[in-house]
Amino acid sequence: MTPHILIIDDDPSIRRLLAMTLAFAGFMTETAATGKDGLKKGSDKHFDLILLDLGLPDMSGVKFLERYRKDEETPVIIVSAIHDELDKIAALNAGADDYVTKPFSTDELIARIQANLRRLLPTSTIPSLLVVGAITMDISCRVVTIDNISIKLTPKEFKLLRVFMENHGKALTHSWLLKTIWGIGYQHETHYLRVFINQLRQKIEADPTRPKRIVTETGIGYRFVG
Amino acid sequence: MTPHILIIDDDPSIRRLLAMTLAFAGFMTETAATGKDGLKKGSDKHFDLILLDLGLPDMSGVKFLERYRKDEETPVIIVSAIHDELDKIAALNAGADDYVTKPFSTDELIARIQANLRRLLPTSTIPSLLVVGAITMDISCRVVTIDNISIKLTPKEFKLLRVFMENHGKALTHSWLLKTIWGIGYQHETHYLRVFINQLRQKIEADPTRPKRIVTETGIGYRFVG
DNA sequence: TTATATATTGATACTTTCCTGATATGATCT
DNA sequence: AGATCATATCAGGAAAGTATCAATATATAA
Repeated sequence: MTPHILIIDDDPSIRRLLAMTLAFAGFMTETAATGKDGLKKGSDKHFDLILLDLGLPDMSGVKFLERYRKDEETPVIIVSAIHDELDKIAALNAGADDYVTKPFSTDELIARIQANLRRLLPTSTIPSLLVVGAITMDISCRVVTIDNISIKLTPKEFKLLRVFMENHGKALTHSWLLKTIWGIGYQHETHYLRVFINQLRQKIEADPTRPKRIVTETGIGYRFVG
Repeated sequence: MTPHILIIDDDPSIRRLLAMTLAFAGFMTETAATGKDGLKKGSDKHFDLILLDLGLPDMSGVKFLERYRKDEETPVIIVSAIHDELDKIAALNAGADDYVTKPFSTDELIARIQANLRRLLPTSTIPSLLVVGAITMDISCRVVTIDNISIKLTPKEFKLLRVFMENHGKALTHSWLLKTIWGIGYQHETHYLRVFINQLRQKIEADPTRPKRIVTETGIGYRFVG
């Protein structure tokens, strides 16, 4: 079953380029030139993923996400120009799943799309057993293993790793992580995060100085990869 | 005997949808539009399971669970929208048993409900002889042996060890242990637990100052390992 | 009833986890 | 390249959580 992707971009040439690239990669695509049009198309019919350009003439990315996410949980990948840095972070905080920065290679775009499509498949259930790569987390037993060797985590470390595993492959912003683990009001305590990320890396990375599992997205946050 | 399910959701159309779906799947249902109403209906009559929508107008999911769990241990499944991430985690921490994220397939919802109902079924199948490692407990004779040497336990100690043995390998939270052994309303008397854990350790650990069987999970509770 | 076992409190020492600040390293932009 | 900002790391201390002993209260049995 071919995934359906909605492309929202006001620039006709980019729209065409994206549509062709994705069609060539085996996706079905549809396009919209404005946020309003995108919302309409998105509500008429189900898409498996949305590519959203920031800097639409009629609507900010955050506005779009707020309206759209009212009733859908389709992954949204932000396509941003380099100077949209701020908007990009706002959009990620508002629930966007990932981003690519213009100019991007088509390979990278397709890889991101596939990663985000995959993430949606198995879940929406609470597997009492989370598995990402060699790491296993049994939530009800509170046991974490790496290559079948169990490791000891403090409560905060456990919470952090759990959130990472439930959202692996996705770029998570500082403020979202802080809000999720420490609670509302801690969005700006990025230092907490740094310390705990460091502690987690000591425990789950083969070489903590060269992290392969929790990778940092400078200026954005972190991403857990499998 | 058909299971009775209480649906708490403020959106009338979702309420109707859920009620019909579940009725069709063979459950008896009742609905409530507010947290307050849900608490009332839940205390008037016994339900086998509760479907709780986050984002009720009058009460947070955590508030509901705190109040409800004072006197009931009916399983609660959270129904959450994707942007309720924070509330969802808070609700799970507050004792919810599971969650489904909107939009969900009805098949999945029913599967989750059945899984959670099953968990609660009769304990008639529990064997009367528990064996974990070198420790043996004959429940009907009330005899506990370590390496075939019988030891003497007080009633509370026996109950505690029994619960540990029935759930060995799993981290058990303070509040769950207190609720299970002392009863509802004792969730916060962690001191009781400490005293009895200490006493049990004196009796079953080779070196009570360096416990190998009942290990403490700081900030969480205890785990019995085999 | 008294004697005995068990359960609940209380007081205090101890351990772990978390937070915080200082400093080092690394990334990004002209 | 140097300047600036972001991230990593370490270690000391605050806060939270835990162990343990002992005293009192309550229940149970002879």
